[in-house]
Amino acid sequence: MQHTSFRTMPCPIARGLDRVGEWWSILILRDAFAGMTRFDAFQKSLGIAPAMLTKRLNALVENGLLAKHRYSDKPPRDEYRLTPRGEDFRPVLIAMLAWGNRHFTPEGVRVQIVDAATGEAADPVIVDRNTGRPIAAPDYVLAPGPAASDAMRTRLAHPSTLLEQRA
Amino acid sequence: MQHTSFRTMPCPIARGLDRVGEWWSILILRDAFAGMTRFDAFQKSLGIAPAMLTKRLNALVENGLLAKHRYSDKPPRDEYRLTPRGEDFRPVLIAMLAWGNRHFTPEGVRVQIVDAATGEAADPVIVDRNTGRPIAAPDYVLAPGPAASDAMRTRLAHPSTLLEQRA
DNA sequence: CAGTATCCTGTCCGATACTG
DNA sequence: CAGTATCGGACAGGATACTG
Repeated sequence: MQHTSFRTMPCPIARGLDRVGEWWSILILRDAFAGMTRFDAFQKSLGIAPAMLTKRLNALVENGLLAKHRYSDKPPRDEYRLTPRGEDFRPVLIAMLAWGNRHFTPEGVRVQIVDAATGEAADPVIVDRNTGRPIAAPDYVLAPGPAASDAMRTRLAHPSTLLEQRA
Repeated sequence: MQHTSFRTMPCPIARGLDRVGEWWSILILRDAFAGMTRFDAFQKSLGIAPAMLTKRLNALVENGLLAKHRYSDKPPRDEYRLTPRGEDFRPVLIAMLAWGNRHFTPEGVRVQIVDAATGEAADPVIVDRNTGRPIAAPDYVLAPGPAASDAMRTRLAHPSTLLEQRA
């Protein structure tokens, strides 16, 4: 196998990664958020080989991030639209964009998020909806959830002695 | 080439992806955030082949997300610690975790972020630091930044007609 | 416009064995 | 404990050509 499947791992990050971990997937989603729906538009935008685009698009559909919508019957034509699950991926993209802008744009910011009303550049921060406080160490920590296994509990309790991730 | 290099693309998401896009990189960072620093701990936690771990670790070091710190001279021993740039990746991880928990944990939440003070589960949202409002469509949109090329400007102005991503 | 069909290469990754 | 050394397989991805 090329890489071990992350689908069955207990970690939600690993499970998510399993759906969008290929190089192109996230870039396709980015374009989808920018309003693209057509095969041709994706293909030209990304400079990706058509066969590979078909594969990635189908994977995204199978994983429930995109859905095909027929917009013409003769000839049969489908477009790819974000599903609610795909839409819900937006925060990840925003966080990635902000991180990329902070660290990898020496020539200055080329793409940013702006307040649609004012045109002002947004400064994305991740906060706890309950308290409004930024989720940063050491105020917030990882902890076992309701469905955590015992192994996961002890692992999160003693991160430095982690031994069996797969347990 | 296996995949086109994203390093020189104008998009900050692509540039970031170029640094953390391999399957294992993000999982290594996750463990680093959980407090891991040692080769052996990563290796056992991830079940990754040692040679591959070396590669991924070195790549993260080269890209400035991790730094080696010598903690023993005889024998020479290094540990891997998050740099500021690596620390700054945390919001992306949190967003991924939240998304994964919302969509791929049918058995219930196993890992979550909690308020360290109260133990209460956090509900991560991405907001604009300036206004405090959640960054969601259609309130916030992508827009060209100060250093945007003309091509990028027209592209963001007419997303549906995107033609030359690489311009 | 929206793909399918082929062929090919690079490398990600696993498995295993070995070292200071 | 922290890696290095090899081997081999699977597949992501590129390039190109072709179709309704």
